[in-house]
Amino acid sequence: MDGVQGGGRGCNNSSSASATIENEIHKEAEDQMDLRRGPWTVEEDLALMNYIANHGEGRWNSLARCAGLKRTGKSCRLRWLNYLRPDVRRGDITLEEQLLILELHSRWGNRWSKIAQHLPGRTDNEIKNYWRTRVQKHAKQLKCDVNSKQFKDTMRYLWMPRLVERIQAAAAASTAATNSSITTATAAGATSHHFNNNNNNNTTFQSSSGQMLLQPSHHFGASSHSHVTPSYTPDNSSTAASSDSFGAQVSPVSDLTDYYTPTTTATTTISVNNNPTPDNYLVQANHQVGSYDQCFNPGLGSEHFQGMEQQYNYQWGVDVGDISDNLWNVEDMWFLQEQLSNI
DNA sequence: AAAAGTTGCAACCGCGAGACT
DNA sequence: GAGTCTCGCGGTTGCAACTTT
Repeated sequence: MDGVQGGGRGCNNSSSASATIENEIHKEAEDQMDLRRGPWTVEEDLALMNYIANHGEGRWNSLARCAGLKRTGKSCRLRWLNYLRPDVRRGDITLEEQLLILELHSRWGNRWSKIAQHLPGRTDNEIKNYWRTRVQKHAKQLKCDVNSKQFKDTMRYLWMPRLVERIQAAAAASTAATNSSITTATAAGATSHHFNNNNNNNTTFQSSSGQMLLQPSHHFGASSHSHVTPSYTPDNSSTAASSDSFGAQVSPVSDLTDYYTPTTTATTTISVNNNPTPDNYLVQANHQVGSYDQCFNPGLGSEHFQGMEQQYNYQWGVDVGDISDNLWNVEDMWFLQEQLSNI
């Protein structure tokens, strides 16, 4: 998966030249074979899925031919990995995922596939798109380069701590609301606290008229014509404050419009199931959720964040609380820490 | 209501690495 | 060892959907 490691790109000019010639030859061949490009149709998706179900994936060029698809192997692979694969997650990037993306990007930069490895079900393409559309947008709003120290500091000392706070707040609210039922379920050993609520066999769509529709997990039927529409119906609401595209609930506290108040004693105890099964994403019993300081910057105090925020409000003339997305929904802090501890 | 502008994301492209012949 | 094939990565583009004017 990690094919390009360490300065691989651009270090071999001779092979680069031959690769370019090869690609052009390949392209001509593609044109002669009348290969299709552009959006996939339902029929193509079905053909690809059926073929892979029967023969497995890999050898994409021959797979494309054998499946009767007038597509390049590359195109088939991409379609499968980014869209048709059963374990692909769809829907909004959760708070925990956002935090993880920010943290991992600060470590590894644009190593999207490597970052994606730590976000189960998310594709490198999706993470890349998230970064470009959301994070880079924020950098633009702050009128600074996404790679600048100012922006990186803003992320690390303002947005990420705030994300942690919101995760804590949501976890606390969720715990309070469901404490009794969780206790019952824990006794039965049956509470599966999934961080993903979009990956069920049946997925709820919201039609343009607001009608809720049940769809199989693989996205067909969202459109009556043969052209495949995007995998989910975008939420009509521009604020998207109440639900994501699959009807998953988005916390009303997810908007970072509240003014940041440093948390010095924010330690939330989540009392839920402790299931050793790795497949189940269960919040660990009595898991202590610390502040962002404790997670990533044990040496920094909350006064540091406060100073940072004041500095940026002054320097950029922007309330950092207003520049964040309002599309975030809320899951478990445990997921994040679990992921980071495995890295 | 319509035109113009913006956004989000699926898909494509070029390239490099490794496997295979 | 050289040539070819396949895979996978990161960057970019095209366009539908959405928002603003």
